[in-house]
Amino acid sequence: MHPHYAAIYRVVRFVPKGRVATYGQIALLSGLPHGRARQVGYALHALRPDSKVPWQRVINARGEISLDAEGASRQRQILASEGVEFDERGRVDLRRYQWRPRHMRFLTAV
DNA sequence: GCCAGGGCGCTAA
DNA sequence: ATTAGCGCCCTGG
Repeated sequence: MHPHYAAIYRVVRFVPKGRVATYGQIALLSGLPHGRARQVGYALHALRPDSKVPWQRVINARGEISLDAEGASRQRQILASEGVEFDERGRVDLRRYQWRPRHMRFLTAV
């Protein structure tokens, strides 16, 4: 596996239930050069179905789910079951639900 | 709020 | 080997 992917997964695992993170945020926290947000999407897409990485907690910077209709409804259902609310336009209020880590524990957790 | 353009790495043609 | 889109984001208008 590409080392960047491992770094991405390590960070995503720390996003708690009931909160979300953005692709750009994960890229930044993962230490990718220049915050390559797009690569986070590829890393999550490459996850095995039985993975323990909470991929569903990563959404785009506008608070929207960035998947086709089928995948979006799956992701939304899981998030809703974790307590994340969506507005009538299908968006999450990031001011309310975005993960804001106080301590960067994932930096040492290998 | 919208749209366009640039940057980036991956993947399927 | 080349091209064309993308689970994106930033800046600028």
